[in-house]
Amino acid sequence: MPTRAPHVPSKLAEAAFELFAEQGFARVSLDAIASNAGVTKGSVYHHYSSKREVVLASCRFYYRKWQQTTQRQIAPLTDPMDRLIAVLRFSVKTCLIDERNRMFTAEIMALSLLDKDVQCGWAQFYDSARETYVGLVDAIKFETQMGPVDTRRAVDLMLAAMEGIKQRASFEPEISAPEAQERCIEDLLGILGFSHVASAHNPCSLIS
Amino acid sequence: MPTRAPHVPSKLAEAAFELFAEQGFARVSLDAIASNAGVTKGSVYHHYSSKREVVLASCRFYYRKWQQTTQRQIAPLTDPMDRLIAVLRFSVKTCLIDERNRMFTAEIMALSLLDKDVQCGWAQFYDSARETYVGLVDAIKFETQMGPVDTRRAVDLMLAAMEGIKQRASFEPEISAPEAQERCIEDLLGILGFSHVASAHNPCSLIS
DNA sequence: TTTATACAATACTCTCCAGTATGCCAAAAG
DNA sequence: CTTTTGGCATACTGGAGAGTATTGTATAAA
Repeated sequence: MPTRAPHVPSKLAEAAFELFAEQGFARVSLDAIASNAGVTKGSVYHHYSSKREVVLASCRFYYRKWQQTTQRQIAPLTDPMDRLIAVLRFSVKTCLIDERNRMFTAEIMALSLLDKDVQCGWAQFYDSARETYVGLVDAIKFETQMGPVDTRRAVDLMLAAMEGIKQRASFEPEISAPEAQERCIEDLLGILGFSHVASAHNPCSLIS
Repeated sequence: MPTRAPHVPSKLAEAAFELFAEQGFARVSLDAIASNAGVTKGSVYHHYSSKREVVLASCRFYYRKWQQTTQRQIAPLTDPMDRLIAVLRFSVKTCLIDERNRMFTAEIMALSLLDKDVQCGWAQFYDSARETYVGLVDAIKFETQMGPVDTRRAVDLMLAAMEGIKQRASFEPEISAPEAQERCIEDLLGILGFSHVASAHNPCSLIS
């Protein structure tokens, strides 16, 4: 059983992700992916049976990378609120700055309406992300006795807003400015029921 | 100047929208669009110079339709809060139920990262939608002296959450249930600073 | 009636790309 | 050392679809 090159499949998945995140699924050929991974199409079909399988592999690569990076943000921190804010800050920054990330998720959203496996993969990913946030918020609630009544519902709404903010960043680049990033974090904390830790200026606060 | 058929271009735009909203831009051929409009590809190229132009026309068709339908929701109502809730209810319902709407907007999002004209068109559409909501919220503020401090910011956040909810509906169909729709409306009203008009159970309310 | 023109259909080209068939080579098994 | 086998490259096929060239036809103007 000869094994020369180290893990061609994962190299292909990464190369595919990079290209997909720049041009979308339809515009990238398997030749381009193979070339970007330093191989040819022949070996792509040794590891994956179709382009669709390559797409699914690139999704799994993206999900794994996201989870790893997120865990790395949390790891060094112990205070629950610090941990939540660190993850939020990192997520918002990614949403607003990283155009490749926006492209890739937008493509997944479009494709998931036609492909049940893509849809299922994203659903699992979303689920794990939600549980991460629920854990962070519940930790704060336990410590401070403050927070949203229904944690899961608040997290869902916050994540929805974050996805929407990501979309807006695509066509209103001005919201990628650093101040705008902090405002986003305030807004998201507000949705989670932590408007007190953010600035006093908050769209949720009433006039009178 | 012979003018036989009534408005072939707009018929093409609508036919294109219908197919794009089912299969996405890339999977629909001009032959299919022409056939769906009752003509052939030859006349498509009489009215549009390329497939890209057809895509842009289908976007304009979608934007116009949305604005017309939204105005029709507001027209018969006079009370500001009723008007806001009517638009919200209609928008949420569309987001959660209408899979074609989700598909089309998802495709626009993906394409707008590669095509500046598509991006610009969506930006204008978003802008007009935002101004509609700002007008509705400001009317309520004027009448009741209650509402968000920064209307525009609150509306932006609310619209972001709505886009995110639309996305979630794609892979979590259970949130399309009628009760879930009402919860969504509550949540969005909460973001706009009108949590008092919604139910007392609200993820924004604090425990203590 | 004739001519010009806008509009539409048919038939074609040309390119791109997913998928396949085959051959080569290196390492492990015997 | 030979044979087998897994990993990868080269070369090819077939189909789909964007765009074009040509022809036909109905209407408006002259």
